[in-house]
Amino acid sequence: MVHTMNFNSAENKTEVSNYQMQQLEELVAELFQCCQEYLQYQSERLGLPGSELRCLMLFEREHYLTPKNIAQKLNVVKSRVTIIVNKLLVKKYLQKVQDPEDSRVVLLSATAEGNRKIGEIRRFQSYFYHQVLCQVAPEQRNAMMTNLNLLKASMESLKELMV
Amino acid sequence: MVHTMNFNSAENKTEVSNYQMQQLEELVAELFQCCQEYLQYQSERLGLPGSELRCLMLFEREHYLTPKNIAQKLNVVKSRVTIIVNKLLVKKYLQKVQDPEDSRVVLLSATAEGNRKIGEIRRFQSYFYHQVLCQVAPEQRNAMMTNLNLLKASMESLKELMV
DNA sequence: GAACTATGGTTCACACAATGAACTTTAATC
DNA sequence: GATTAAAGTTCATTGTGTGAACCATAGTTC
Repeated sequence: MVHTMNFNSAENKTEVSNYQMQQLEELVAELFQCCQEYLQYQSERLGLPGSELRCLMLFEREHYLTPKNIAQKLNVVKSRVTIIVNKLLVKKYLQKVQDPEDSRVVLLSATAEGNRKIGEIRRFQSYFYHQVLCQVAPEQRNAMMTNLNLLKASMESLKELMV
Repeated sequence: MVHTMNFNSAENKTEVSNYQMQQLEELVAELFQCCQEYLQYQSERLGLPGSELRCLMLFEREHYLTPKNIAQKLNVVKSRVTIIVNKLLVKKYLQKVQDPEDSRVVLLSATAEGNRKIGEIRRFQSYFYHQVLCQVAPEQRNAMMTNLNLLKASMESLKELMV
């Protein structure tokens, strides 16, 4: 029996210290803020809005994608994908190909310009995460990743409560 | 001499493993996604858009705030604050008071309804972070926080490169 | 094979987040 | 008293996202 988040009852008073809770809340908020600022900087530097950038980067791995595929991977509705893809078509980073199998579907692929841009974005992102790791002592890196994973798993397990 | 992020040159090939870099990139992206989903759930459950929620919560600590104060704390421009505050005024969570010292400034404070809402939000957030900590073994919690802090510090130190 | 149903995409209207320039009112300064 | 500075508001614009209505085309059923 799955019960949704019932935050109003004050049950479940286990041995979690209030201090730690507040600490965690602050830390996550600050980390989130860092990510946001990084993403904004990335968009400015690369001259591409976040959604278009994310969409284009899907073509780093896959050669052909349909709007439906993209919607699933980006976790947005189809109509949003139409908009994003149209912008990328105008910018000549993507091109349309008709699917010979089914004339309803639109196949999309990166142009040469698009692939050049993908490379540019890849280098930007790699550089950033490289720099992040450089700030951390080599012997601490593994521990950091492990603990990050722990938090991720913990937060993801709560998704079931968020109905 | 501060130099901006120069991600196109492939210098600085220190001993950072590509595997770790990719791992970190993925982890941060997933963690960021978790936060976003949590925030969206929070807004839906509490029936208040994110910006209004964040704005209202500033009054948990402070009794009076001016639009200028709020803009600084929320890290947005003044005109954005006007919009957010107007919505909160209509919803009767905030009220305007004229500053007797300087008739240009608008003092804002939470109404009784506003304070009730603040309490509701507080309970929601505390419950969430409580649950997160509950997923982690007590003896691992401190290590997790320490490493989270490490990542945060590392990312924040890169803000200087982001000009 | 005509009629219905399902699927892939697009269009449109809307809500929310955020910026920047122009403007109003009031305070401070010279 | 005239100029400058500060606090807020208004307006136009960009970007992110949803959901409903709609248009094709592909499958399915009688």
